[in-house]
Amino acid sequence: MDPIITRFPPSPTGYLHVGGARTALFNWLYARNKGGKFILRIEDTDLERSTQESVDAILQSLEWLEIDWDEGPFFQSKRFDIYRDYIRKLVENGHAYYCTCTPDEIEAMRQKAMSMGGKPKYDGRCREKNMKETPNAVVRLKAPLTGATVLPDMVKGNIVFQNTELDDFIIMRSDGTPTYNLAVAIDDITMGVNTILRGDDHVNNTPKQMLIYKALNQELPRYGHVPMVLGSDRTRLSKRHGAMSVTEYREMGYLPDAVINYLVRLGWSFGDQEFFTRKELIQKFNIENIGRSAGVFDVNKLLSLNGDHIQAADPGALVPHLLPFLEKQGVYPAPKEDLPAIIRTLNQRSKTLIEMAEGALFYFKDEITYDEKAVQKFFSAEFVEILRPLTDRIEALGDFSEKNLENPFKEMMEMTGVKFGKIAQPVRVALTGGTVSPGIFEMIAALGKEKTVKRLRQAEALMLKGK
RNA sequence: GGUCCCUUCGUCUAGGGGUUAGGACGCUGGCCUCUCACGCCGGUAACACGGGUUCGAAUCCCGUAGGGACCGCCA
Repeated sequence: MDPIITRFPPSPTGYLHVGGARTALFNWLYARNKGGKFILRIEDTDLERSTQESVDAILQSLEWLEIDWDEGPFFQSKRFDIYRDYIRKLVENGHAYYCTCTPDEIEAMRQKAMSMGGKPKYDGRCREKNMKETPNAVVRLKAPLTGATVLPDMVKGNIVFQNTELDDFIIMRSDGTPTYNLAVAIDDITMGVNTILRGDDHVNNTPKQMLIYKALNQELPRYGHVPMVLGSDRTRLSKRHGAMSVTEYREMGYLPDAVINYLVRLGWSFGDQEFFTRKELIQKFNIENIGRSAGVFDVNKLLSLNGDHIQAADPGALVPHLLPFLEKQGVYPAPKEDLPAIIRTLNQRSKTLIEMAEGALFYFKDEITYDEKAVQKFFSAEFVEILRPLTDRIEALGDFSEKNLENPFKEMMEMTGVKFGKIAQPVRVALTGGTVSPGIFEMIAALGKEKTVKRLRQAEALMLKGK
């Protein structure tokens, strides 16, 4: 078989939402899995609603998700000449015709048909008039009046449409621009696209596009219509269901790998496996395992998966992802800071990068802010008897490794008979200002001797002062 | 309303004639423990309904109900 060529054709009328991202992902994964090509095409034939900002937003989102394209982005608005050629061809070979009916007349037609219990269709009154091109005329495709169009769908199986359900739909508007169905078909034909994975909201459009292929005597692409992503109330995903745009998930501290893992797994499965690396996704993705029913977007599961990806990621690789969130908190780590070491203390306890950044703040702050209650509870003058010698021992340590840091604590426990917990908690408050943090030893190792000793001494002073 | 699609725990799903109907998220009991987490062990909870076919149906067929998508000179 010829190399697989897929595409993603967003229309730039807004940001990239998660449903669109999933469609892009399916096409991209399939192309990558098959060693084929993935094309990006911007469907901006609606000059009114298309904006450059949307184009930029969509491109940025795809780049963030690390979905790369082999060709494009192509813009339909720059291809009007091509469409016009094909439209002319269709008129010449008798598969399309000019129609001068006005929108008002069409509307009246629909009303009448509806009131008589029929379908709101164009009645074909210009169909056999053989009109020449005139200003303000539209072009309609001459759809077959009988028979059926069968869509052999890779996901849903054969879907049969009676041709009597179809009408002579418009392929060129009165202003000379092509309509969606025409532009899509012509683009896919001229770009060699042979595999189309898209939302099943397009199912009813497909016979129209197939008719265009047929009128042009072109080989059909293979279609696969994937079920929709729904909101928690099982209706089409929309703003009231919460965050929809890919960008929002980036800002909320999600990892692109987690987002693609979640999105693909919503509607596709590979046995019981839930966690997939990007590489695995490419290796394992197939069309057979795409589900048939619509899925509800569940942020909770995404969140859980994000935690899994944070945990599984190499700490060094996480640094560039984390940095923006630290900066948002006003922290600009010095080059000498060992970020991977710090991340290692936090990746087991962070579901998002925001959480991780918040959890990391204490490492960088020059002035630690103490939690009032924690100080009340754990800082006492008596504790200085333990804290001072402990600090001395920590300061004297040559090997500041996690393992070696256990020794000063052990010694203090042996000397005083005080349980570990009673020592660790005040130290934790002294070092972080609060009662929640990574494990004592890993935290101290990541903090470094200088900051550790400084903070312990400062706490000591506070304890002596009577808080 | 018409056309098309869909229906396994609350959610995502595995399974597809004989299973104690499996996993994950959530919720929950416990263990681990220096806090919070992680981790581990356990629990909760599903084949929409009705008819067939069959020795046997969640699985195949037909209905019903429910849900969704689309019916533009939007994409």
